[in-house]
Amino acid sequence: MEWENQHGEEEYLQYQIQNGVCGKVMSDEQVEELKKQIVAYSAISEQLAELHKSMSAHHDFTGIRFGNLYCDPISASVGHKITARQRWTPTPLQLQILENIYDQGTGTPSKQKIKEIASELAQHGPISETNVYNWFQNRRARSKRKFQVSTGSVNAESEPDVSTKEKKTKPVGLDFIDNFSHGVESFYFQGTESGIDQLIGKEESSRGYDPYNNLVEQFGLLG
Amino acid sequence: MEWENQHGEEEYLQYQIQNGVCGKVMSDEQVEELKKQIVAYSAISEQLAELHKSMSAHHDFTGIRFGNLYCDPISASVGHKITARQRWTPTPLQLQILENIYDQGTGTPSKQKIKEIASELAQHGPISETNVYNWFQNRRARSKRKFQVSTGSVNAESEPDVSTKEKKTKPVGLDFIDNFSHGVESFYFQGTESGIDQLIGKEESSRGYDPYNNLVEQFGLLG
DNA sequence: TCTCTATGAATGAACG
DNA sequence: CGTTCATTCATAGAGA
Repeated sequence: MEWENQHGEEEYLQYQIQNGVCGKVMSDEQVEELKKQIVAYSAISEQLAELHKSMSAHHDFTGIRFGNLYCDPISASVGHKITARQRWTPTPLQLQILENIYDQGTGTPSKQKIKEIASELAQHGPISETNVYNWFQNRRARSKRKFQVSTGSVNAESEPDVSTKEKKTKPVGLDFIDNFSHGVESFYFQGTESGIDQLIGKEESSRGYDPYNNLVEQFGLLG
Repeated sequence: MEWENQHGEEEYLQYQIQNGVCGKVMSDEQVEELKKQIVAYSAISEQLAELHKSMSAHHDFTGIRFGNLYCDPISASVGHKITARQRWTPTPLQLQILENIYDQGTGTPSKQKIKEIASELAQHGPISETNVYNWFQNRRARSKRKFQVSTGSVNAESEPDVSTKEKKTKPVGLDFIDNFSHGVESFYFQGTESGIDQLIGKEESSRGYDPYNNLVEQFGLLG
């Protein structure tokens, strides 16, 4: 559904300042649309989770999966990535785990911690301790740089200055979400990735409590 | 998926009337949560899609019951991807200014400088500090590259600029990688950034998209 | 439309 | 640690 196309980005969300409070405004229509999409997503994810579950029951599919993705990247991944890769690239799962750990607020992972993390992530793909270390360094650094918006988001035009998000979101983003992510607060989209494992309740290390599980549960995905 | 139920729609979104406009206002907090939820699904679906793909590769599993559970929902909804991501494009004037500044030789514009530049350029069109920052980064990098190429070896393909690469490619490898790549080339799965379309082998989407940056796109997948 | 190219942006790694 | 570099991904725009 050409959601944005129909409504037009600019109409979709607007900043609304009132009594010093800034929020996003959505029309009923828009809200409705949003809800529909979320529900759709939820439903699908649920089904997929089901699928995964039943599969895992038969095999340890994860192994195959990664074996496939890893050893046979040509068929499994983007397809033009046959060439040697120079730098580490976290798999979604790895990323998710990293983010979870990061969000747990346990500052800088100690050397020991990094070792642990690395070995755990190794189950989901190639990785080294250095990679983990760097990741945390970068994550923190870039997370910090999120504040530099000097009330500059005044520019009118059709392109609202969405402010400087450190990562993922593009400043001139046109899409709904970009606008959603209010100028000041940048949101890291990767930071909130949830994984199949969580959904399915698979064994996972960085579990216990984490904000994302909550979200997932809110969706009722896990049932 | 009982998003509304869990939170209560009215609690989540509230009507706000102002200047005769009626809409629903979300607090930053709410928005943040919404985003997380969306992202969660996005990521989940992506991963599941990967799963599915590799599964398909090993048709051992294709027989189970996901022909219904899995394939249907995705393939059915995949067709609705919304492509909306847009990126900043400097206006001729902005470009001109940027080039001038760049030519003044002042290496890296400090953060302060960037702010100034940004606000100046903002007079000529939408722009953010990040845009400025990126521009300089790219400008420098590409300028350098060009220089290298023009002065480099005649043929650059067989073993392109070892000098440059040598130091860049160091720590990727690890036991894991070495085991797999046999030390030859550490080529490994990199497609983690792919979106569902790519993972599943969707090919009809008009253009590429930004799977991990554009929530809406992924979100829209299921719309 | 499809392809190709220039370039904005993301990010792992390195540097001071 | 904060910055900067190098490399890659994705896209807007030009050309066929």
